[in-house]
Amino acid sequence: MNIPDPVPLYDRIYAVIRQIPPGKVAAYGMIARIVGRCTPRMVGYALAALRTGDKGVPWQRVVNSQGQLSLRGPEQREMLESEGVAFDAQGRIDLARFGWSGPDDAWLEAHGYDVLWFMQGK
DNA sequence: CTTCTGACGAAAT
DNA sequence: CATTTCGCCAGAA
Repeated sequence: MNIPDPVPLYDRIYAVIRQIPPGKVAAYGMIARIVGRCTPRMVGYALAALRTGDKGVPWQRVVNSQGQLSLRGPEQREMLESEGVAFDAQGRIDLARFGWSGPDDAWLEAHGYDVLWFMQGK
């Protein structure tokens, strides 16, 4: 189970990204897993379709699975550093330290997710 | 209606 | 470590 269809996929993706707290980052694949019926690629598409500042989506907190930034690199890095996220010598983020662990139970419940289902991974 | 084109990721080779 | 393959949304032309 996950969010039912009246809500467009992109909006569901944005809703999840808005849950990432300042100072944390999440990988595309993780967003996709939380959203459900979604692939990492779709998350990239959704963000590409976004304009800076649109819908209050903190796009800078979405990085690839290796903790690296993509296209808007410099600007994104600056925004993250001002939130307290650190980069190593190779420009990567230590996901063990700054990786987001997912939305809290209250949010999942409020959006119609089965928390147990989410914890189990699928 | 069709075609094109993007902020990705995991597994196989 | 480098490449390839597939997954299959949404807006513009």
